[in-house]
Amino acid sequence: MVKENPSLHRDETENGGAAKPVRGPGRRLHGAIAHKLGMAILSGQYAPGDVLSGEVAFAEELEVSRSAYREAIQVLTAKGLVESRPKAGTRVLPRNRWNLLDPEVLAWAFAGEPDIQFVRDLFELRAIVEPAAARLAAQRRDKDDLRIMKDALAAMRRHTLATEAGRAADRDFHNAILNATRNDALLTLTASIGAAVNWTTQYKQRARALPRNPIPDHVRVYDAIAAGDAQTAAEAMGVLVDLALEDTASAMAG
Amino acid sequence: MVKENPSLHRDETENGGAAKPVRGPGRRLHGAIAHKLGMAILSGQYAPGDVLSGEVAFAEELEVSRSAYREAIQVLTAKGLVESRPKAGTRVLPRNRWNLLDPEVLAWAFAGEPDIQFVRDLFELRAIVEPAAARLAAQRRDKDDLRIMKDALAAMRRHTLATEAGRAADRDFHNAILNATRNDALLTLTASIGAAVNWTTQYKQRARALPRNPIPDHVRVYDAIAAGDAQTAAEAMGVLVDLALEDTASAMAG
DNA sequence: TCTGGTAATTACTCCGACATATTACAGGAT
DNA sequence: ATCCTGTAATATGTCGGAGTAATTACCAGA
Repeated sequence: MVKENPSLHRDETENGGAAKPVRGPGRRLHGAIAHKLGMAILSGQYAPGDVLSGEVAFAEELEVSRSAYREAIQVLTAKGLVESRPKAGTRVLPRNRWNLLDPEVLAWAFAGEPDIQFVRDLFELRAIVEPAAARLAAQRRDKDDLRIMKDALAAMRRHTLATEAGRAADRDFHNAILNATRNDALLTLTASIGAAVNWTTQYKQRARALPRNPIPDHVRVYDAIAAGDAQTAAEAMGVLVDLALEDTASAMAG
Repeated sequence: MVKENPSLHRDETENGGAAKPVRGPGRRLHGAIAHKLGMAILSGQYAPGDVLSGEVAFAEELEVSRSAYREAIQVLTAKGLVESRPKAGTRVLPRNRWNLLDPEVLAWAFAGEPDIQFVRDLFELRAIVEPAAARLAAQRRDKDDLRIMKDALAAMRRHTLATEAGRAADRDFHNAILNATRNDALLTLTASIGAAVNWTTQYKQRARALPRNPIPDHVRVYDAIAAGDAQTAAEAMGVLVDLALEDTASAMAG
């Protein structure tokens, strides 16, 4: 049987159409399938308890080999989204089994229309963790950390948050703070959430003007960390998170 | 070529030896391989940048099919531990790419001799998150939440933490608090960390006596949450985390 | 000697068929 | 009505080969 459906394959040996048939999220075939299924699950298209038809049936439906399908399922299983047992099929697990903090799961959750409640949960978590991180950073930062933060701040000023370079500088700034905490667990957590959330706001942030100039608020955080003032650093970071929340809320509402 | 080495296979059709050849962590073959490799990476046996020989060579070395090996690699890839590219082989990624908060990764990290620094990081994170969770729980709990907490508390009293039933009640208590926050992200995070950490202490906690009776401290948390006193709840929970830290520290030192 | 392009090697990627084992389900026995 | 057991369905494990992509080494030209 010769495959004619080019839906997911990358064999574009002579097609004059689009240059990149799938390629989007996962460069690999099984990655693309995992992405597709992951988004379907996160978007509620498959509810917990639902079964993803049979392995063979599904693989045929997607026009891919069972190997590719199985490897995709392994990825989803590793993230706690599904579980497959002989005879029973592959079932979507209850939501409390999902690794909601996995970067890819987060990305899938935010790919479509993200659940408002979930976004709220995420920001609540950020509001807890990031000020505490700023507090630790104020206590543990060294000269190098401060230099990196300062450079990032300067880059933010130059490019503004309307440009990609500016947003990259923003990420660098926050990352530098996280690094200064000397806590890998904290860094992993915040990096995951931050990446997903910022990516959304950036994506949805069309021509909308920012609510207010964010630079002074960032400077306040930097000054407190540089001064070693843990309490002030935490409070200033709290302001930043609130600002991001407002920003995201208005972006999602608009 | 007939496979003779029973190292990882479950074909025990007539061997009078051990009843369970691998079976330990992952019931599936690829799960067992992933567990094995995951532990090897987390324990530092493979350092970031190291390459896991070739796919075929490795699969032969483990006496498993390439499919099983590949599926195991997919799991590790999904958790950000490795990355494999054509010609280059499968390399261990730098530590900051790992999903350190993934339940399985956490389990692997704690399976061998856990890194002291990492344990410290995790407790620092707990010390940040759990009091905040208690604060939210005090504000949002309803009658059902309180009833479940009360029941768990009673069970803890009955069985004491020396028994498995008592520890299960302890987990139920903390889970009830997390549930009362109505925040899925928070719940996922704390469940992952708590499971890994508690599992270790339980495992290492041979005949050692507990430093002090933990029940009153738990009661204080419950009372504050029941009264809706957010501030007191947070402080009482802080005490609990400190207690757990001491407990773990002495267990790891001894 | 240095730079650039080209070819070959190497390893991953995907495939489909076969063998196996576990499980759900139904029908019969107690 | 409950328990047990046999059977069928289905996922898992295995295999080897064809295809593809990237790194490396080599060679030609400047």
